[in-house]
Amino acid sequence: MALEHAILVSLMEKPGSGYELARRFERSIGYFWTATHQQIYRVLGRMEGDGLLDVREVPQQGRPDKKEYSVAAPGRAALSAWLHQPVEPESIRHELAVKIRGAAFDDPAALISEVERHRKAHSDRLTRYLTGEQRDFTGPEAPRPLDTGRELQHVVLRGGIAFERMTIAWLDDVLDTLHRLRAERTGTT
Amino acid sequence: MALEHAILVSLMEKPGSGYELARRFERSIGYFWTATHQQIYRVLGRMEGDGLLDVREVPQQGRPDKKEYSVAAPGRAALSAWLHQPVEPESIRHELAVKIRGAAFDDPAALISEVERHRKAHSDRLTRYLTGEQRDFTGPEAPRPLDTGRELQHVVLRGGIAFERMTIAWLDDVLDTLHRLRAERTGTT
DNA sequence: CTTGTATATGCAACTAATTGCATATGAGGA
DNA sequence: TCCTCATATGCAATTAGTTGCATATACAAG
Repeated sequence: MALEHAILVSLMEKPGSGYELARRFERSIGYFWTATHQQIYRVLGRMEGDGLLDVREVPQQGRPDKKEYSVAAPGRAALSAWLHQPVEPESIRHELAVKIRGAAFDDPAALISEVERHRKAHSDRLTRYLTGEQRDFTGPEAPRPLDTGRELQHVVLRGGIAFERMTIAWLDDVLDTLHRLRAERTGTT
Repeated sequence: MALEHAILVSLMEKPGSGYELARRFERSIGYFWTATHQQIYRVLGRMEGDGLLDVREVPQQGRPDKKEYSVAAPGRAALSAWLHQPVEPESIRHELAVKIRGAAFDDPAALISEVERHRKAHSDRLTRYLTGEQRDFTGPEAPRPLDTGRELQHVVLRGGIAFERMTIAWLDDVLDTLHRLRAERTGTT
């Protein structure tokens, strides 16, 4: 299961609670893997039971106590084993693309606002990524030589940025196409 | 469930058997949605039971008979309803990206061959897409005006092409980064 | 006449993920 | 006092998806 490995990587970078992990899955880890808090708590429980993780109860002031998880030795071994074994190049699943092809059997122009909504969501995400890159990887915060972890985090973030830029450009192509089809249709009826 | 909708779209474009659908999910529909034949047969059975699809036994020569599915009126209604309701902009799940960040806790250079393997898979897929585009959307095969279905299929294919090109460029960035980190490391130890 | 390949369909068991609740602490504001 | 928000954790039910296996037709190659 890939969620296990994503959790191992995140906890190797920094120990944290289920709640904190859930927030990371909305931010940096979320560039390439998503999970809800329910799923995270369940998997954390199983991983702890399997001895992959250590837990520590951490009392807090002004907020409920938390359980801080960190990677135990067997967890590090499991991560290493996974890193050395190949994974299949994955195909994407993109529901909006299914809709676009399906629009041929309905009113394609009705899809315009939906595509615009998606474009805005991706544009917002791009802005967030670029802000994060500016903050964490430029100027005095730029990774020093040999800071492998930071360099690898940066190249993954660049992947997220490239993905969002590509998606925005494609959605513009989709919008042009939908507008053109609408013009052709109204021009001939 | 999105697989249901992908099946509806595919069968609206052209009726077919479970086997044929499975092959389409390795090809054109596979640009944006994947499914195994087991899953497809199960969902086809359920959809038929729900009255969304019609079946027809088709005897064949030289090969086993097949069941040809086509979209029934309630299926067209279900597709239309789905098209008119918003879907959430999705986040990607990219296992290789998890590995790249995880490589910080192992030997990053060991990942080079894995990344190269992925690069080749994406490069092969790009070639297939471009060949298909050449075959189906240029010259005498170019969609005539008002051929909405073909135009929308093409814009989705362009999305697949853009995705593969972006991914290849990013994997080159990853490879550069891994080579640079290896050089830094050997240069200082 | 056996083996392999392509076509064709499916069940069973399991794992992963989503959806809908449910609960509790403590701060700040109406 | 009550309401909301952010923090914090979780169960139960359901749906979706994967993996392993099983079966059958028919042609072609050896």
